[in-house]
Formats: sequence, C-alpha cells, structure tokens
Amino acid sequence: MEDVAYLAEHSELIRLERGEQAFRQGDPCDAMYIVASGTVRVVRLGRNQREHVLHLCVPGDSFGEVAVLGEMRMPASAIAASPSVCVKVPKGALQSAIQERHEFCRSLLRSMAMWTRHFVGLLDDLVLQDALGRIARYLLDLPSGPDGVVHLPATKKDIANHLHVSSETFSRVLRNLADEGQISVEQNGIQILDADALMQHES
Amino acid sequence: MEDVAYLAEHSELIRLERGEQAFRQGDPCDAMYIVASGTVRVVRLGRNQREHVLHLCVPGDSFGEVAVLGEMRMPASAIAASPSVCVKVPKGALQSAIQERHEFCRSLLRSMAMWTRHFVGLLDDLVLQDALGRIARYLLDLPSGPDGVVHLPATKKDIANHLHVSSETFSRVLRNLADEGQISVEQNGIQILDADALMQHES
DNA sequence: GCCCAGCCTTGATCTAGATCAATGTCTTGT
DNA sequence: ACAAGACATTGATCTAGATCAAGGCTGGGC
Repeated sequence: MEDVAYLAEHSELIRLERGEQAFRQGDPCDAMYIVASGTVRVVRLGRNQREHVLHLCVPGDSFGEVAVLGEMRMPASAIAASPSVCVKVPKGALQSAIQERHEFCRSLLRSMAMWTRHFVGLLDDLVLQDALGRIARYLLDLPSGPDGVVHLPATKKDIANHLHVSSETFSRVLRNLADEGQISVEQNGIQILDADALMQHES
Repeated sequence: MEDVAYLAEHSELIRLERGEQAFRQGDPCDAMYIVASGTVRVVRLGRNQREHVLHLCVPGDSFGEVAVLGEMRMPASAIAASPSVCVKVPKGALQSAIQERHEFCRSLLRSMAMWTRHFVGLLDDLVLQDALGRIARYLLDLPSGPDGVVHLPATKKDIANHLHVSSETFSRVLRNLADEGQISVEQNGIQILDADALMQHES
C-alpha cells in the first residue's frame, strides 16, 4: 500500500468530457490510467472504419497498463463515454516503482495474469457462445444494486458492440427476455427477475 | 540467463504421445511447460462438448504460465497434437525464481504484457475480420522456410478450429486462394506465391 | 420553447458461413 | 497387406444474426 502512496504522489487527475480521448490507438504510451468516476470506452479500430469496444471501464478499472508494461504503442483508443475523472500515472513513475519495489512488481505480475485470463474469457465467450448466451452472461456479471437492478455502464449501442452483436439484435434479445419474464427493463437499468433461467442460456 | 540455468536445474523433460494430455482444464496447476519438439494444442472446452483451440504451441512456445502466475486452476487443457517433448518447470521453482530474482520478475512482466497483447490481437481478428482475412493473416504470420513454403503446425481441422472457421470453409478458402494463384498447396505445406495479394484480404 | 442529432425499437430482407451429406484419401494398428 | 478410423474435399442446404429501412423518443444547444 505504500506503493500506492508513492504512485499517487507522482500522478495527476485528468477530467474528460464525453467523447474526449485520453489517447489514441498508435500513440506512444506515456501513462496508465485509473477511472475515478464516469465510464471510459477502450476501443480498437480496424481499417474499413469498423471498431470494437474492448472494455467499458467503470470506476476502479485501469487501462493503458498493458502498453506501459510491454513498452509498446497504445494498442487501442480510450474515449470517455460520459464525463469522467481519471488518475493518470505517468509511465516513468510506474516503471521506477517496478524497478525499485520487488513486491509491487510481483503483485503486478499476478494482476497481469488475471488480465490475460479475462481476455481468454472474452475470447471463448465469442467463440463458444451465441448472442443470447453472451448477453445473459453479461447481465449476470454486472454488479447489481441492492434491489437487484443492474445499471448499464454505457449506451446499449456500446454494450452491444462490446458483446459483438448489433444494437438491433441486442434490443430484440432484451425484448424476448422481458417477454419471458426473466428480466424487466426499467428506465435506469435492468431488473433481473429470474437469474436461474438466465444462467440456462449460457454456454 | 542465469535465471534459465536455475530453472533448468529444477525442471524435467516429459514426453507426450499424440493425444496425451499434459493437464486438463480445471486441474490445480503444478507447473508451466515449454515445448521442445512437436506441437501441443491448448484447448478450451465449453459445456455442450464444443471446444476451441486457443493456441497451437510449437517448439519454443510455453503454456500454463498464466495459471501459475495467477495462482489459478488450469483454464484450458493441453493435448499433444503430435508426439512431443516438453520442459516441465514446476510451480515451486518458478515461484521462487520470481521471489528471489527481481530482474527475472521484470522480464516476465514484460512477456506477460506481450501475451495479453497477443490475445487482444486474436480478439479483434475474430471481431473485425472475416474468415478469409483471418486465414490470410494466419498464413502470412506463419514462419516460412527459406523457399517461402510455410509448414502447418497441426491438422487443418485444428487450425481451422483455432481460426474459428469450420474445416469445410477452411478447405474452400484455401482452394479459392490457390485458384487465384496466391498460394499453392503442396504436400508438406503451403507455398505463398503472392504475399501482397494475401495482405489485401486482411481487415 | 423548438430543432436537430443521436439513440432505440421493430420489421423485412440478405448473406457468410455453419451444418449436413457423400466420397475420397491418408494413417495406424494388427 | 488390410481394415478401421480420422482427415480432407466438394456440393447442397439452412440459419443466426447482420444489414437495410422507417418511425418514435430524448436530451442538449440556441
């Protein structure tokens, strides 16, 4: 935890308006970021102007660390999906923390392993599951409020893209689930009515 | 490099027959492996008996390290696709190398970042590219012999699965590419005749 | 307030690629 | 050498989900 104090000392807070970019795919990397409030879309763009939302970062999530640790250019762009505040930890501070503090280095190693694990999860979600399965899983994994209402961290469009379904399909699937009484779509989120039934759709 | 010597001292060689498993998905992890010869399929299985080849490991590639570093159960199974020899580095040896040697720890951190990067590549291959694009990219990325002939590291079936296309589609795409004179399918590999044209299919 | 642009929903159509089927061709074990 | 099974190729069909199209809804700027 003294690691955190050290890093905090060398970090700064940045504020992003909706649509503003922390960095662009291909930029040399100069820092990693931690979301303090708001939501940040981490987006990968292919040529032919298609794009894919790799991650929707909510408060507590970090992004850009892979590029810093791997000494590579930014592999994706980071765009605020809503007005956001982030902690910007400069590359130099992170690197010297790694260099100086063996314990910090080890804990990063562990968290990188979890990152890789996470991507493997996304990967076989894409490969082994259909649209309904991915959506059901996503809803179940979302942190839910005390009343069982989950709050969607971004527009349905972005979430659909992240799950690799068109927004039309996303809309239709939610409709069907609602018709079957497994969820109910409220104005500010989604109420999960039958988690067991939702789980049946997975895999 | 003295790190390597230390690890080698605590490692053993194992031999796998075709079809034999180094470990199964869900096993507690006890070691990481490095392929010395042969090919090892790292396979993720979903329920409903579908499976996905996450990685086809050729000599020099390692597998299982993510589980060791993350202190988790094996997230996939490892099955020899051909008779293989692997170096088995026990969990304990790896962990004490990490604990004792800060420099080793840092270099692992860098290589884990590359791993993550690799998976992001797979991910947007799946999402942003069609079957032809993925296959073209795969062929171009394969290490080619001096004569420009690339050797396929496993059966077409396994490669097709890894690229997330059916083996039928894989077959048809190769056929089309051959008909257009961009590749030629030899008995022991594929001759790339027009790399530029192949690149056009990407993204 | 009113307008505009971007979201969301619903319906109709289209298509890449899966699946099914049939046949041919290697391997591998006995 | 032979049989049995896996692998590979090719053609015919099917389908999940994309894309196209058309309104309705909403929130931010003037």
